[in-house]
Amino acid sequence: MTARRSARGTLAGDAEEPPAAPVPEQATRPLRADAARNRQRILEAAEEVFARDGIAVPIDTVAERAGVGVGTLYRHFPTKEALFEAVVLRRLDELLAAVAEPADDATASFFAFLEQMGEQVALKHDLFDALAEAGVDLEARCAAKVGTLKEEVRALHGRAVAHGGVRADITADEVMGLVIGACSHAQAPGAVDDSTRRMVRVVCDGLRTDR
Amino acid sequence: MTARRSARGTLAGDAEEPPAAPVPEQATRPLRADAARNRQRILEAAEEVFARDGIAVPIDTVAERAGVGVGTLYRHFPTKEALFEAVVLRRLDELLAAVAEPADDATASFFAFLEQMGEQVALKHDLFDALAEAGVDLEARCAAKVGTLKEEVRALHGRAVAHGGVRADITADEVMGLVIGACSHAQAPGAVDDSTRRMVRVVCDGLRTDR
DNA sequence: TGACAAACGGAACGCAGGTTCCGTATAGTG
DNA sequence: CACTATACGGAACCTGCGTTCCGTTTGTCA
Repeated sequence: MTARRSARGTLAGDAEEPPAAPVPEQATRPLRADAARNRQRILEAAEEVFARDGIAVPIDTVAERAGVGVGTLYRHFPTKEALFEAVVLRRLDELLAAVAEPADDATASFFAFLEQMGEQVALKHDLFDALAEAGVDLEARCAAKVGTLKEEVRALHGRAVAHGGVRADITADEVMGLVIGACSHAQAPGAVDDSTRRMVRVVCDGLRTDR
Repeated sequence: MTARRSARGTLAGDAEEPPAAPVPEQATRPLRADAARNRQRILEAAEEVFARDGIAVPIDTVAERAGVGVGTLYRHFPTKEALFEAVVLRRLDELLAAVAEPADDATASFFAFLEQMGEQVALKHDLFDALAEAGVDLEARCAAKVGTLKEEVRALHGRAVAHGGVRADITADEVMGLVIGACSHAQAPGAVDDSTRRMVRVVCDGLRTDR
């Protein structure tokens, strides 16, 4: 069940890898073996469960899925939001990586990214929640990263407009809102359904100047 | 702010038989004057409050706004959902009326309706919730009316496609989903913001064959 | 292997929100 | 004006869920 996650190879089970730990912490002593294992399991379970049900899912579901008690979960993540953040930050990083992917021209880059974003948002309900700000106020670090993403989209959009392929009478925020909105009804598990894909395509077509 | 997607009616109690009391109001004895007045106040308050906050708003908020106690509210409406239904059914009727409004041709009718729908959905968060099925299972009568609406949109869309102004490679459900999705981020109180209107316009443009 | 800090699990707590209960108030009537 | 069915208000109750607490288990190290 934890399959699709490994596609990125980004973390797997080694030491701390988030670029720069949250706080400039002084000499974190290494986790005990069982603790490290559980932490990993919790993260994997959270990724699955949050993707399927969004942030609304009860924390117990994550704990159960991970095969640990809630107490253990809270030992590793001080709040539900902290766990959510841990999951979503990674998702946002993946999206940000997609921004940089090369394409034929500015317009193509723009639409390629939007499609990618649609896929991810449709597939990961937590990402939807984070971007739609449906959950309460997301943690500062999350908000910051969302801000970065918005900035990138703004740039991407700006370039595509300059290139002449995309209408200018709309903001980058609105573009994101449209794509996210089109994914509102997406089913989470498994692959992205055709319906959602079609809806994103309509949005993209609405953004084109040519066509 | 508002929970939107995660909105979840709390239906406590059991999962008993649907009494299916299709009791067509038979000679209900007239309400006492104060009761009638309160019922009216509750409905008005609910319309306001649900429009602003969607179904996620606590029932106490409605009661307070109406200037009655919760007990009174429950005397008039057996559950929160029942009250919600009472409000939304009226909204749905208004939308259905808009379907019939005359326009130049099938294509124009279609887009005029979508715009109208966008306005209403953006303005009334309860309508959004009902159409996005964010709250759990909406009452049967609500679901039925939503079904009728979908049917009408299907017809409208079919005619517009036949008329040649609208692309055919999308279903009426998806069209509705797109408009609703575009309104996801709308602020409730006051008038529809330009941003939302722009987003709906992009969706409509994406649906056009010409342009 | 024994000792102990670290980690575990899950019962218990607190709060929020829907729903019920019941003592009190009042409209309507004779 | 008295009487009663109707209606009222809001405290109390119940459930779901996030979080905390604490007695028990276990990894690690000497």
